[in-house]
Amino acid sequence: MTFSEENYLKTIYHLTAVSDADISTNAIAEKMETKASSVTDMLKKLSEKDLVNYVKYQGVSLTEKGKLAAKMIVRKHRLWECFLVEKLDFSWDEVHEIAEQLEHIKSEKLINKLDDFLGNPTEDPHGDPIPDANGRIIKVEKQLLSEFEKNQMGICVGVKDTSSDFLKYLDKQEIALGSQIEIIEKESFDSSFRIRVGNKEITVSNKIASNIYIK
Amino acid sequence: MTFSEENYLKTIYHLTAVSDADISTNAIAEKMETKASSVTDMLKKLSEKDLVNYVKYQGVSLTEKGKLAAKMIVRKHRLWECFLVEKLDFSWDEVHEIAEQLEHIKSEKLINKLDDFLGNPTEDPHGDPIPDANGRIIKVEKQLLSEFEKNQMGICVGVKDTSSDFLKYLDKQEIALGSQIEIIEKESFDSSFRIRVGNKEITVSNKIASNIYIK
DNA sequence: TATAATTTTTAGCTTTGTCTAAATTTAATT
DNA sequence: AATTAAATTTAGACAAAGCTAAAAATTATA
Ligand SMILES: [Mn+2]
Ligand SMILES: [Mn+2]
Ligand SMILES: [Mn+2]
Ligand SMILES: [Mn+2]
Repeated sequence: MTFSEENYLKTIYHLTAVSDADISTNAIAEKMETKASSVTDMLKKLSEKDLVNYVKYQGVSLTEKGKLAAKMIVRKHRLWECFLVEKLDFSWDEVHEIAEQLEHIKSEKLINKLDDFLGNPTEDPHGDPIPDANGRIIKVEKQLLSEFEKNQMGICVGVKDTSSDFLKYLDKQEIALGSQIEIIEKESFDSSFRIRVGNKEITVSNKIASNIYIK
Repeated sequence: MTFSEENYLKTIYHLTAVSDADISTNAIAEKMETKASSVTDMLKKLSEKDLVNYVKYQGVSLTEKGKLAAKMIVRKHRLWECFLVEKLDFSWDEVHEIAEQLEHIKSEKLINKLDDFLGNPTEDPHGDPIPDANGRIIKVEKQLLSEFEKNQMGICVGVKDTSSDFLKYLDKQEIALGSQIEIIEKESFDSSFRIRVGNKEITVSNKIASNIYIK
């Protein structure tokens, strides 16, 4: 499997996680910052290899084979992110780009040894679950901070937006995985939140609150 | 720089280490298991980018820029090999193939952090020197076992042939980096050697002896 | 339901890196 | 020096993955 094929599978996998229905050509093109015509070409190829169910004009979904392949790429991506943060001391906003490269390294033995070396983590530095060697995922139920009400409390267990900009913002506000967050006030006018993180009180917009997972 | 360009530079670098003179198109083709015509095409491109000095029909050499680029790839290759052996417990005959992939990961920060994580090793699992971040190499003088005479002694510090087959043979004979080797007898008829490794006496052919470095 | 807008696919072109076969240059031998 | 052999380059083709522009299908709207 080429890097490109792997990237398409991964994108379809991620899009499936949110929408459930068949994925459109345009949705893939947008996410991958490529053109719809390029996507069509690739979908034909992936379909030929039985990695996706593709019907002209009707969108695409992963076959079981394609789904497992996608999970293995996600597994590698997230394990490498753990390695970078826990062993090499990278911060969580620096690792995604490098993991985008490392996820394409081909060696089952390598990834399984890496998994052991890291102590078989179940989540990556952004709180996303790591599929095991068989593709199994332990799902942790988590809610967005934006869905919380006044006086509720929880622990930050993940982020929805994993962009470097957003993660750096969280660093600045001293919000990290494990941080305890308490909703002090919810402003009805703009749905912003007044929250306590540790011993500090800060105000975050609804957009921010919609990208932090709490449990 | 593409993977392919990097592989060509690396190959020219390695061929230069043994021959000194300009490298021929065919020599590159043979080492890379590709065709001479493909090599010619690539040499033109690398020349265009000032990575090699190339004169039609006259062979090729690395420019300073090309040499540094090649060294950085070798640095990555050998550091990853260290990682695989020392941290992930791979044996020295398994790591080359995986390092061939990992050497193309692009991130200076990553490789320098990896270097630190490993304790800034100066040699890889096969006894080959690791260039530092500036491309500097600490050369250790070493001789081939085949050049030794009766009653001489030394420590195994490297191997010339790093093929999996040869390394497995050495494992079987319990010869590893650091092993003390003593020449008991040199057979003049076939230039084979009777040697002592640890407390065992074994006979090795001249071909074997010509691939083990001693100091 | 007919028309317009949007989405998707097709057709044709480009770049990268490879190949084979033919032409050219260099090296080796009479 | 002329001829043969070997090495190297050129010419032309191909597959992968991308693009633009045009055609076709689907969906939305009047
Ligand atoms: Mn990531
Ligand atoms: Mn992540
Ligand atoms: Mn190697
Ligand atoms: Mn090595």
